[in-house]
Amino acid sequence: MNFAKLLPADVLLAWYDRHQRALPWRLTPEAHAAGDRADPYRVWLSEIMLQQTTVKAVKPYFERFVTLWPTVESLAAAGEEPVLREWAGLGYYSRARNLIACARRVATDLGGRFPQTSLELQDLPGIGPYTAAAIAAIAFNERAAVVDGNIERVFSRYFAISAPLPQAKADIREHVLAATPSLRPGDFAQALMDLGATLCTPRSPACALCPLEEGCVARRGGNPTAFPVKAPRKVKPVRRGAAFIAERAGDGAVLLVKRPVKGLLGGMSGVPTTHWTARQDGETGISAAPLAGEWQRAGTIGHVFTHFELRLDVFHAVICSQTAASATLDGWWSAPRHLPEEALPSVMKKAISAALPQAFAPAPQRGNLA
DNA sequence: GAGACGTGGCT
DNA sequence: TAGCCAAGTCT
Repeated sequence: MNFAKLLPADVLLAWYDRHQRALPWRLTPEAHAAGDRADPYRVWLSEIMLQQTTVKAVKPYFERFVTLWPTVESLAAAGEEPVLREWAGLGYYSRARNLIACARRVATDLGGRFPQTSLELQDLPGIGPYTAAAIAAIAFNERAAVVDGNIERVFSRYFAISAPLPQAKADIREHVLAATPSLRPGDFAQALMDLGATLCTPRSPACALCPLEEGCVARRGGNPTAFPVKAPRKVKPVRRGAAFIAERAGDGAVLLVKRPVKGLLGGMSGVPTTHWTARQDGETGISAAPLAGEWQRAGTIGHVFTHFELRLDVFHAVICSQTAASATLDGWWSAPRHLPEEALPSVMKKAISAALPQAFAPAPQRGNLA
């Protein structure tokens, strides 16, 4: 493809040298100047965590992971459970399972070294076109076309691309490849992402501060927020279900089960629930309770997933230790002080909290509460 | 290609 | 507030 115009990498890189964000997975400018190279493990880990996830949400998780598992070998040697527990709350849990699979493949099959090309990286579990290009560019200096949501937005505005996403992806990718410099491809990608995150934002872009303002076609046209054009999104269906908080008499332990590896919240822990279906009737679902007991309604929680909205009726029962001990269970009883450490997705914590408000209450502060 | 797949923050 | 949105991947 032949482009009459390129997005100017030199201008963007000059801006990046002044305004880049300091991020835990990023080399400091001083370290970079001293000749340090980015650690492929940290680049990979951060890129997996950042898939569809905000920088703010990722930061504490990233810090915790690199503290617990500073190398790909240490992560590969970790059990699945501790990794899922640490991932709990970050969402998109298949990422955590792929993370483990990828670490083990790198540690065992590849001698602990990540492949250095985007082509090979993309063969690893959890690494798609974006992540492969990002790792190759940032860690291995490959002139790879890195295209994420930020970069799609920046380019669709800069060139006023009127075709809607995702159809425009191929066109955008060509523009990105053409503009990517051989010298600092990783910095170029990160500069675009910083620009998209801080100036060329979805809602109210700060065009007056943008280093690319001069050549930006959308800016010239006066309506940068008209780009990127996207297909209208579909309405979220509502599903309903019931969740059962079984509390063991005596110690207050809660019955947990491990969810099937495939599907929603796959491989994570949770309380027993009915299936989540589209049924709208007032049926309680108590008949699906995992144990005999005096089940009481503890409320209804709402939770919004990417593709549906859930309304979950929460039931609570105190189970006498006799029943708790004798019943056939495929789960386990988790004592109150262990509950916060379980691999519980947010929706499960929300359900448990509806019945047991103190379950995940923040640790009491020292000193007096006003 | 389109749908499944989480969560929390921001406007 | 109710959407909209975030450094996507897998099937």
